[in-house]
Amino acid sequence: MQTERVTIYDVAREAGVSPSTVSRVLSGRSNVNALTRGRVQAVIDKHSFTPSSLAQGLLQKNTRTLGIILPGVEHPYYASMFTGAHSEAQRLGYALQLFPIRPQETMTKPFMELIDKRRLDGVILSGGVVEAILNDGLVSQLQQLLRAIPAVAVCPPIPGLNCINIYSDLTSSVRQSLRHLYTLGHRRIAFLGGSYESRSAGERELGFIDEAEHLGLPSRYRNEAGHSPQAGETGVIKLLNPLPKGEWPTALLCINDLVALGAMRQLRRMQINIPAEMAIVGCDNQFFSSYTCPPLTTVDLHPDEHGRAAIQQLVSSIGREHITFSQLQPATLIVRESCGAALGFRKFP
Amino acid sequence: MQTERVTIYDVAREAGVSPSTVSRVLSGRSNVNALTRGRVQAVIDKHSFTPSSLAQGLLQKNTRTLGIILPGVEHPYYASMFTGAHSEAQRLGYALQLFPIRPQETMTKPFMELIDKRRLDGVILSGGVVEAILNDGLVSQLQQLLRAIPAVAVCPPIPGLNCINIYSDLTSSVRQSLRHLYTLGHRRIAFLGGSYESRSAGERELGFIDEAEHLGLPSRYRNEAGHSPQAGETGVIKLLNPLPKGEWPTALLCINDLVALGAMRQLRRMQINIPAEMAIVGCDNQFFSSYTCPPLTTVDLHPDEHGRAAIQQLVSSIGREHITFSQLQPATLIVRESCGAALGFRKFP
DNA sequence: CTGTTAGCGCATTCAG
DNA sequence: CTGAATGCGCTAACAG
Repeated sequence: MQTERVTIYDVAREAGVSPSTVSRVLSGRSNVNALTRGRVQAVIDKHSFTPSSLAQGLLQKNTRTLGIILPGVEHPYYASMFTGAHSEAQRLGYALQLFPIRPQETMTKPFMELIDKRRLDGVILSGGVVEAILNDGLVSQLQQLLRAIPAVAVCPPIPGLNCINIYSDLTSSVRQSLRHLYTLGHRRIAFLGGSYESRSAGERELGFIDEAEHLGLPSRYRNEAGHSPQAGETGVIKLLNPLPKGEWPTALLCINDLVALGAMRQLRRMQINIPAEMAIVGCDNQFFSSYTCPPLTTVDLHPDEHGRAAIQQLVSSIGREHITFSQLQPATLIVRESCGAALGFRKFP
Repeated sequence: MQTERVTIYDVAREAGVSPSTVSRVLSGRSNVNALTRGRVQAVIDKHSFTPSSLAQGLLQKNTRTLGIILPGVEHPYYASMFTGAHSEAQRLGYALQLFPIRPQETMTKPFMELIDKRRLDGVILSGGVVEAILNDGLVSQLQQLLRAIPAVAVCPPIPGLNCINIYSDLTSSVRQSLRHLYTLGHRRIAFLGGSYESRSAGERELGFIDEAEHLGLPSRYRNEAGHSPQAGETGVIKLLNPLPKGEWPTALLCINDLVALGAMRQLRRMQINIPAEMAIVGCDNQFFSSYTCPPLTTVDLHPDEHGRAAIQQLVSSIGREHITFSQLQPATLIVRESCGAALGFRKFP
């Protein structure tokens, strides 16, 4: 099968010109006699001929294909980022190839080989890979890869890894959430979710501690439960159970909407009213978060913008010399009902 | 930048052999003297040399890259399908390239060009493209593409488009949901969501009507509201408002979990208790559906399996002559709390 | 077992 | 303005 492809030679012969002329017509970069061009174009159209990007790439040493290394697209956060990156890449005439990698995988090597083999023009790194680096000391290996191929990391800068970094202002995200709760009268606020291995989680938690102390609040209410709804459920239990009811936090700052979802379910089980008895704020503004009961106050990190920005930086760094800088992306607090903003300032015991 | 790539010639020279010997070592398909092999392998490892897939592809007329045309990966259903397809493709040594296309887009042509240009080895079609076909009469155009490239469509067979079809047994899905509700005593059941333009929606709706009549139930409670949570909200209003309360349906069969989510929110606003006063069943078993209040009874269509199966069929059809058949994938009802199964059979007025 | 030759499809010199 | 020649990196024939 695979019907024989029409080549530039076939077109040339049929149009009675040389292959180079056809090439010129295709690229439009050189002058061609109008009549000749018309004849050639007609043949091109007739067969709807498209030059093989393989042959082109072989010659021009590029593939017009970019890679993006992610934990996958099932998590809506990464799906958004991928979508943003993909549409921007497409707009700039590049294809985008996904390389999913699970956090526990140490398989950086095979991926690097693949990237090398497929001769990608550039790579975006985010999530799992970047987390994995710290665990496995692969920094130097990756740094080596970066010498051969332009890369943009969508994460905070990593010591020893010099590349362009684009990342959310997670500190600001936490700060905004915390202040929002503070303004509503909350003085015992807990941080729920994350894990010690996770860089991004760590940054949020640090931001939480920092800002809590800044506001004169206790920062001891914390539980690194994980990142899933289940983590939210167990986290609430672990957080509240050891405490006498009078010392319970009055608000939960969840590391993401998934954790918030689980936390809300557990609170419902425990007959604790949201937001009257417990305020909740999530993070990520996932599509379902406006449909929880009550609708969840959260923070939009704009992952699609990150993807877009990363591609832009990546593409503009192709063919140029290696540079390295950081770009901090803003986060937006989205107030809905889970914190009781409508109730205004309240005094908690 | 882009440090000069090591080529097979460089390796050959350094190892003191000919390029073809290096090639043989690389492919392992031919016998090479153990000593020579060792020497060559050492040089390969030293530079961690990987042959360019571009040059390989040019010669062998394949790219070991597959394409998948989808509405995008932000919808969890397609994210799952993509993930399943991707991991299976990877397992079989193929890369998978996503071509997102929005439903309203008539841009089949540019995509076909791209697919042609990039010389993909095969393509999977699903969602938007397939819907678009019916609207735009692009069947013949696509059919032509199929002559040049193997394809698998993840959707019910389309008249005039001969290819392998893999699709959910939506009729069975609706039937299972309906029977479940029937068994619980519901006799006035509404179908909520979908749209006239959508093939898959149509199939479900037809299945609903068919099975309702089969059970001796009225099939007139229907509202083609769309596929989003908002659609669920407005759909409920449009469905219930015109009816006197005594004639209200007692159960809502939603076209997907998103619509169910919206419907639940609207029912909550209307102070209608789920499941006591109104049962709800969704479809897709999205991750959030076990976290709604109450947890949503739904149907798992196993989109990841569809993706996997599609890739398998696609790969095994590469290089073989064009065949066309259909493969129906089973659907699984997942009973949770939104239909009141725990309440057992009840008699509704 | 190994080396030589040729060509995949194209764009880019360099001549004319 | 156009054509002929060359080579991108690799593998498959064909010799040796």
